[in-house]
Order: sequence, then structure tokens, then C-alpha cells
Amino acid sequence: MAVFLSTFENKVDRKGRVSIPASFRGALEQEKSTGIILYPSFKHACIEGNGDERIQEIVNSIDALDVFSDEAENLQTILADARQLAIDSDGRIILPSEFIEYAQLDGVATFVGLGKGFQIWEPKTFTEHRAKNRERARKQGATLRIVSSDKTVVT
Amino acid sequence: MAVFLSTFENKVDRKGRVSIPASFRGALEQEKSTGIILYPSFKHACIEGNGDERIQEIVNSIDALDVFSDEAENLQTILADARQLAIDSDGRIILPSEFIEYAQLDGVATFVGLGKGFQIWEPKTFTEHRAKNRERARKQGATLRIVSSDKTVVT
DNA sequence: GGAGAATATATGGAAAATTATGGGTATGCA
DNA sequence: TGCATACCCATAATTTTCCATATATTCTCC
Repeated sequence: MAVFLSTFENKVDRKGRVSIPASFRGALEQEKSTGIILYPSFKHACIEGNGDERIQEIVNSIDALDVFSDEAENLQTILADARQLAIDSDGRIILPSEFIEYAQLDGVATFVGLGKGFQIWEPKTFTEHRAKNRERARKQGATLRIVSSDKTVVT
Repeated sequence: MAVFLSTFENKVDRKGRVSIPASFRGALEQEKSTGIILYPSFKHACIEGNGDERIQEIVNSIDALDVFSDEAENLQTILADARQLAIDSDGRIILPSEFIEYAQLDGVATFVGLGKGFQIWEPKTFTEHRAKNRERARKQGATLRIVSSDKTVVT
């Protein structure tokens, strides 16, 4: 299974190009993804990333719902905001301008490995976010139950 | 199968011509569709679009219903209003005037990727629709159960 | 163990190809 | 003849591809 770990800081040039961290590329190859899927996070000012294998699962799952239901429509908004991006021969993608704006990137992007996926943050914003997360974890006392078949939470 | 993602805004010229977004054309080629099928949306003031493959699924689904049921009859009206359109050598289609009127297009069309299909909207109308959808998704707390292996909760 | 070579990664710039879009001309049907 | 459709071409803007370089990392042989 592909696993995205650690954090990396890479530059975003004038054209919006940014290198995907080499270890992330390795993870993508493992899951046979030729490209990646990006979409704006519901909860935070960051971009969510997955291998493009993942999107097929989401599409199929939405398709399993009643076509005309509100539920299906709600979820389709995710797809409307998502983009599939090819990784070029230099290991880079071009970040669409709407994502650069949404995450308020200014020349630098922080790639954050989250196991099954990853996030792209503006470095300063991420630092603050991480500080808050750690604080909360300390207060609440984080616990984790390991399960065989895995559960994922996309935010 | 082909996946339609993201949103694009393209111009509709005086002749009713409009470019199909390149990524949508790529998706259509994948499913060996030579053209696209458009029909007015049941629920909204927009046009629904699909590749040939998807239409076949819809036809089969309707066929599986009780032949004389109201439901079957309702859905058959979709097929009656549908049009198959060829994509020309420049990647464009000609939008029939009845669709332009139905979606109230005025020179610009927003293409919205919804996974297995897509929609064509008047830009302003779509912006409003999307705002409503997001609001509702937040209220209802959109969740998605991934059908294959793992469970996903989108919040 | 260490110096230097070879490889991999990140990044910038320029050339080539694709896309979106407008206009024109022929063709056919009523 | 008039309208609508199909086909062809031109162009600007964008996107993709290719090449060059600097930095970092790994390897190898002494």
C-alpha cells in the first residue's frame, strides 16, 4: 500500500509549477497512479491530494447512490472542484491558479504526508495549524484503535 | 471508465458553437465515445451531458423498471429530449437552440464535471446553485461510504 | 574512512504543441 | 434563395515538453 509520510517544502514558480516530493512519487507509483487528484479541503485553507486511483473509488461510491438524491448532489460538488493533474517528466505538477488562491500560496508550498493522502499548505498557515492540532491532542489525550480493514477520514 | 472533473468556462459563439474542455474530450475518448449526448436536467436549469457508454447504462436502468410505471414514463421523457452531438475537428459542438434557451445561456457556458457525467450551466446560475449545494452539504453533514474496500467519511 | 565520481532531486528558462476561439466558404435541404 | 450545418483555416493564449543547472545524496574504489 502507498503511504505518504513526512513534510516537505518546495517552491512554486511563476507558472505554478511545483515538484512533488520524491518519496510521494514513490508512493504514487506503488498504487499505480499515473497522476494525482487535488481538491480544496472542506475544513481548512489547504489542498487535499490523493493518487488518482482514489478518485475512481469516490466516483463509484457516488454512483452507487440514487442519481437524483440530494446526497449525490452534495458529494458531486467535491468532483466539480477537483482536478486531475499529470506529473511531468521532471516530477512536477502545475498548480491551477484557483488552488494557489484558495491555499493562499506565495512561492512556497508545504507538502504534508497523511498516510493515504497528503495536503498542500502555505508554510506559515501550516505551522499554526500544526501547533493548534498538537495543543488539542495534548488536552484531549489522543487514542487510536488499530483496525484490520482500515477506516479513513478525509477532511 | 472516463471521469469528468473540475469546472471550465467556455464561450458560446453566435453560431452556438462551444469548445468541449480538453480534459472532458480525453475522458470521452477513454470510453470510446465518438460524440456526446445532451439532455435538459430534470431538477435544474442546466443541461446534462454524458458519453455514449453512460447513456447505455441509463437506458438499461430504465428498461429494468416496470414498463408501464409512471417512473419509467417519466424517465423516458429524458431520452425523448436527448440529442446526440458530434464533436468537430476543433473539439467543438453546436448547442441546439432549445438547450441554449433551456439553460438560458448568454455567450458563456460553465462545464461542470460530476464524475461519470457533466453539466452545462449559465455561469451566474451555477454560482448560485453551487452556493446552495455547499450550504446544504454543510448542514446535512455530507458523508460518503466508499463501496469497495475502505470506509471514508467526508466532512 | 574519505575523496571524488556518479546519481538523483529541485528549480529555472525556452521551444514546441495544444487549446480555445473567431471568421470564412462550401454544401444541402426546404 | 435563404437558412442552417459542415468543413477549413488563422491566431492568440495557454499548456506541455524539453533542456540546462545547481544542489544534495549515494556509491565506489583506494
